[in-house]
Amino acid sequence: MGYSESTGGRKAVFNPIADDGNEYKFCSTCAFGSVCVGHGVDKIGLTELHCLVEHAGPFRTGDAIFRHGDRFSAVYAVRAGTVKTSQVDREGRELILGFHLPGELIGLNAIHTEIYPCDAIALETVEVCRFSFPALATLATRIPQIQKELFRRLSKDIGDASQRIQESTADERLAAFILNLCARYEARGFAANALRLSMPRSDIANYLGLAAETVSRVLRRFQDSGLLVVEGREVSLKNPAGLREVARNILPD
Amino acid sequence: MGYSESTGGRKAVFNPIADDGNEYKFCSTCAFGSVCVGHGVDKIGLTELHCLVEHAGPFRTGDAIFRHGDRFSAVYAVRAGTVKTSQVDREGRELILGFHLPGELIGLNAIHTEIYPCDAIALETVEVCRFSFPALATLATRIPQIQKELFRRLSKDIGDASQRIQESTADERLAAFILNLCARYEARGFAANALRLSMPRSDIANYLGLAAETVSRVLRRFQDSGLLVVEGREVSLKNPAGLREVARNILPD
DNA sequence: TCGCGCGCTTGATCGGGGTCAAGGCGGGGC
DNA sequence: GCCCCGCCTTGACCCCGATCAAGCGCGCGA
Repeated sequence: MGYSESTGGRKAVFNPIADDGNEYKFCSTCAFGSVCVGHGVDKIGLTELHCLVEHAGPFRTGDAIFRHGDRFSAVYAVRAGTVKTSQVDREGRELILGFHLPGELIGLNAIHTEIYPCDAIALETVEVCRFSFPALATLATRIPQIQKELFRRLSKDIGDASQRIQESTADERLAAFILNLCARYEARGFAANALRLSMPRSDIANYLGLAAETVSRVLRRFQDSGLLVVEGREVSLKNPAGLREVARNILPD
Repeated sequence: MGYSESTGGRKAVFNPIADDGNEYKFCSTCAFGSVCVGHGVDKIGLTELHCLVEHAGPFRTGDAIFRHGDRFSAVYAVRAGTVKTSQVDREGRELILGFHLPGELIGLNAIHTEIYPCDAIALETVEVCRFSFPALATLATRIPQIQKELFRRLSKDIGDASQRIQESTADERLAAFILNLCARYEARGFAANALRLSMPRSDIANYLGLAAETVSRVLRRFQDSGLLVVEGREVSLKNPAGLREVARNILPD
């Protein structure tokens, strides 16, 4: 069980994951990992959910999946590739809000204003599932698990967003960033302790509130102290525990 | 119409607010401002919503409404006073996540883990409404407006959280913080251009990622340049446009 | 093949704001 | 009244990381 799929040049293996006793599985059709469990499709209305889905793509590097100011009409699940979401302030500077890996949902926070609050840009070749939102919301009122999953994802995003504020030093921020990316890849069946930084250094810097030069320097320092090895955009962790120690300023437990 | 109520020493006047053509009103029973509209109670099930509510308090300064690690069982709406939410990292340092004014909802982000991820502490005498959460979620599946309002509030929190990251200089952060607080007070019927900082400088500093000394210095600089007047914890804006100019690094429109 | 440009790295300098330290101010308890 | 303690302010110093600048390597189009 578990099948593999090519994802932006990497091999992704989506295995069933057991963590709380249930048999979870990444659903390649709807990308609703923890809703689309092995409980049987009809029980939680996945047939209906799957009917809502349109597959879209591929988007090429730099293409927009949606743009700030577009009327909110759908949420998207990333199926392959990496997407960044960003805003442009009135001086024209870009502010990156997040990077989104396969299996993650984007656009959900637009419910707030009915307008997408940011751009979603492909960082490499990207495929997505599109969920028409009014239909998804209606489905959520009928299927509590889907409502709960939407709540859960929204509240998780809050945690992620507020977590970013606290890392103070450049080392802490970058260590936390790498560990976070790594954990998200791993949760989706990618090899542990190795990851691809699909975004340029300048995007990482922007996201972390640092200068690109600092990102470069810190990565070099991490490599010199044996924490990891950098080869262009590929990173392999040599001492994850040490890295975790550097990033220790993170959330309790 | 519009009634007044004493709120931690200030007079709050809750007037009906008309902004999108509907007659909105702050509902003093359920605190669900934009759900509890003048559309008539039965239409959106507010009788049921009101049945879920327990009033609680008063909490005294320093009291906890809930604590990190408590099992998630309810969300709370602040009715009077100011609440801060914070986490404690493993080195024992406090990290403040937000300040919550009357009419705002806290605890909703606990859905994510079923455990409150933070402490909620009264900064002055505080009263709250308590909504048993399983019941509220069930109600949300039956009443789409309530589901939508919960989505809306969650996604708004994301916006607020990610907004905090971007202000870079101390001046920008503090200006944005003051304008934000002021707008939230004003939206609830308090006098415009005046606000009370119910939290100590050290809490503001913590929240903004600054030192308390810096908060002090920047406030003084703002006062010296005629932007506002500080008297202890009371602040009155003298030049809101100028302050907005200082904080211009905020979201597009 | 060469040249160009972009992304990345490394070095040198500078400034915003943290930290340490020393008062002021005000309120509550006795 | 007094003192005490917590909050706030102001000053002096210094460090982290931004900025400026230069050079490197690689991919791509002509």
